[in-house]
Amino acid sequence: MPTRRRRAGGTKRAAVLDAVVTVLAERGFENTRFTDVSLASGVAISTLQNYFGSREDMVIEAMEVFTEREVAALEAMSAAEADPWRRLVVLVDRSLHNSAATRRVLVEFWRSAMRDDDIGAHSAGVRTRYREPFLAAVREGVQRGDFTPAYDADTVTDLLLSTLAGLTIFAVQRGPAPSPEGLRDVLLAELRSVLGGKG
Amino acid sequence: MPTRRRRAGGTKRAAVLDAVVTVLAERGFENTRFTDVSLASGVAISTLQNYFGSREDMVIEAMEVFTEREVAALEAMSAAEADPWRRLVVLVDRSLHNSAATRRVLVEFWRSAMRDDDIGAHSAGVRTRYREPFLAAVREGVQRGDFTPAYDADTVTDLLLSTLAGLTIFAVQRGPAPSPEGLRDVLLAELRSVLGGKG
Amino acid sequence: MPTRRRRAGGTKRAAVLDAVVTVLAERGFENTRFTDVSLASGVAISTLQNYFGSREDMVIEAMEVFTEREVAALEAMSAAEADPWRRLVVLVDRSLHNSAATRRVLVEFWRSAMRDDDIGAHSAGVRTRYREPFLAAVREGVQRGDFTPAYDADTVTDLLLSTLAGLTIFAVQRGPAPSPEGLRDVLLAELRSVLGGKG
Amino acid sequence: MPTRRRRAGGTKRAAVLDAVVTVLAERGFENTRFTDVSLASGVAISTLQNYFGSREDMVIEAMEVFTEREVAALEAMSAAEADPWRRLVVLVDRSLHNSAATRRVLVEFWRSAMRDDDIGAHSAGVRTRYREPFLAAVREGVQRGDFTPAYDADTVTDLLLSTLAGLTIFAVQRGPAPSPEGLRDVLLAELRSVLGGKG
DNA sequence: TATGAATGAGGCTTCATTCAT
DNA sequence: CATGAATGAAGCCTCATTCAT
Repeated sequence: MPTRRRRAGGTKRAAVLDAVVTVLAERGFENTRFTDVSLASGVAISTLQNYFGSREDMVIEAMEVFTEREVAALEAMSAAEADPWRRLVVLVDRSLHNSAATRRVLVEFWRSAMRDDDIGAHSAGVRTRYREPFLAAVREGVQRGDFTPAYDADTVTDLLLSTLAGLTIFAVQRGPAPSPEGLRDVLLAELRSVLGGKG
Repeated sequence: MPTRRRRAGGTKRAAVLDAVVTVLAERGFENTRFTDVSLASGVAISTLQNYFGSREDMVIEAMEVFTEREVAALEAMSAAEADPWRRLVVLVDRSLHNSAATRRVLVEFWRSAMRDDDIGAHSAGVRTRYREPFLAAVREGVQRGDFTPAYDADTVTDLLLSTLAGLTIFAVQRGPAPSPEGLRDVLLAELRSVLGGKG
Repeated sequence: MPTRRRRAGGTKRAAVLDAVVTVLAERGFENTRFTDVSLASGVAISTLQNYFGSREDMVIEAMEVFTEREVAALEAMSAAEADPWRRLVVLVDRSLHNSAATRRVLVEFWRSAMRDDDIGAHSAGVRTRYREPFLAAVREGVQRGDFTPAYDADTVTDLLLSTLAGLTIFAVQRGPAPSPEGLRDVLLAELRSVLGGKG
Repeated sequence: MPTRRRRAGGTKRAAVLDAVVTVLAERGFENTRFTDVSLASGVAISTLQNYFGSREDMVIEAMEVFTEREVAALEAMSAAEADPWRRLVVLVDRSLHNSAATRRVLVEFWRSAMRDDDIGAHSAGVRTRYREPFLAAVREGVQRGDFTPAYDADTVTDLLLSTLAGLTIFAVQRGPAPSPEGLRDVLLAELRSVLGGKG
């Protein structure tokens, strides 16, 4: 019995994974059924099983692909801006303007990583790499003398990422809740203040 | 058609709800089965159905009871400290030192409120009341002249709560992640700096 | 274990049985639950069980009481009219003008008598007694010389009762169906013709 | 939400529907369980669910198929006899000689059509089409001059069908009851008399 | 007698999964 | 590779029922 068959399926595989992500955003981890993905992708259920082996593996792989893509996008974005502070602003803005679907998938991801071993393991790596561009920007700014934070770069980065995660959580709530975009100014001001240096 | 039967059952009801919360923390919303709660509480499955009507209603009610209790505790705690700044510190510390189970339930709660209509509606009220003690402390400090924030009280409060929520998210992740307690100092320092005033 | 406890319950028993009949007309044999009768009668479920022992016994007793009442009414009506032909007309008219609820219960009764042993046994007696007034009228008319049927009284009576039963069946159908009242004239004319004699 | 999935399943579907009818005749609408049909047909319960969606839909479809078949047989039989009167006799005889199982299903059908919306709607159509061959024979006989009834063709037909339905009801009762076959002569004589004309 | 609490039995239903084509 | 047919596992849920008061 193949533990996880990852390489079945041809070109449609990527498209199917997108469909899984869509369903995942809508219905959540446990409620993403083969039927839903079959409907969303136009691919027969048995074919999905050929691709992914089991339902869980399918959803998990979709989460992994999704988060990998997010990380890659962040890295690309990071590489495009030389100035540390402006780079941080760009990275923060990307997070603040995530689509509703993206936010929902992120919440699913955090919540599933708390329970599932596989996702949890993958999540640790993703977290590290997601954190990296932020951390690098802070460090670079310090090195350059742009920032003179009272706390070390790791701490500052963690605090920033926590706030961004919390804003994501609130953004998906129903009813009145602080919008990430609405808190942009104060968030950046505070960040700048924590980083110290010329502002 | 029984919409939602909330008041069936006798003295064991409260104890059962605690058991539900325990299972919920362990297994999550969708995986909290009647069997689990029956085992955890020593009450027959049919009794659970008699109490709550359906599995979902059972879990939802447990979430509601849990969050109500959290809010009530926060309010009590808030009433016990007169000084606005020290009150904020106490409130923040409470959040930072939540038990693992509490954090897991909170994550479940945020995630379920994003999907379920009933939980979502309840969640809106809870959010407002949970926010209230923080907001009141900020406002009171401003009124007293202790705080002179550059941003209005709502904004500052939302930012603080976002960070706390994000820290909760990270605290339940597997693998290396920033610990809420570890970020206490920088968080408080930053909060103090945003609030301005004598520090 | 008491096979069937028939004599529990006080004055409310009769009222409860009426409620059972009402529910029976609405929901049918298998779907007449304790809950329904409890709601319809304002009596607790456990009380119903005290009265009747089991659900089935409750419904069966209600059917028996109902059919007994029907037979008794028929007999009373029969006794009130001396002339055989006019008596037949009265009896036929009673059947043709049954209420919708009565018709539904009758259909339930016929259908249940086809399946359930107890109801079946009771039904045989009811059928005989229900038939009696019709049969007696026919026989009396023959004796008097009012009727000169080509077929014996039993046969004529059975044919008449079959037609009345069939009309009842159609009367409870949804959509277009012959109404018993609408067929009164032809039915009586035909009956008269079968009976022969002065008309 | 799958409203009613009618066309799932392969070649065994028709055979399964026959099994459902058999169980239905034995146990009745509400007591026709998946288990029974599974046993009677040799098909797994989940397969039944795959075919029909739900228990009720399964039984309803079986009823529909059964009644359609009855109607079709009647129509075929009607087409095979040119003479109106002989055609009526053939049609009546068919009804009078129905098998016990057929009669039981018919009673179930009439009774269910009284309660269930879907069956009720279907039943209306069936009733019309079942009536059609009888009605046509009467009309044709009138046109030809074979019949000279004092009542219009619809009325006469309805009366005849009522009697046949009533006989079916009585035929399935336990204990002494008029047998349809035993009433054949008087029924036909009466019918002939109502139709008038050369006899 | 009348009732509410608690429970067991039995059926339906959803889903993932296996298998043959 | 892709699919549809058939199936097994596992949970929910409705009910009648038992028991203590």
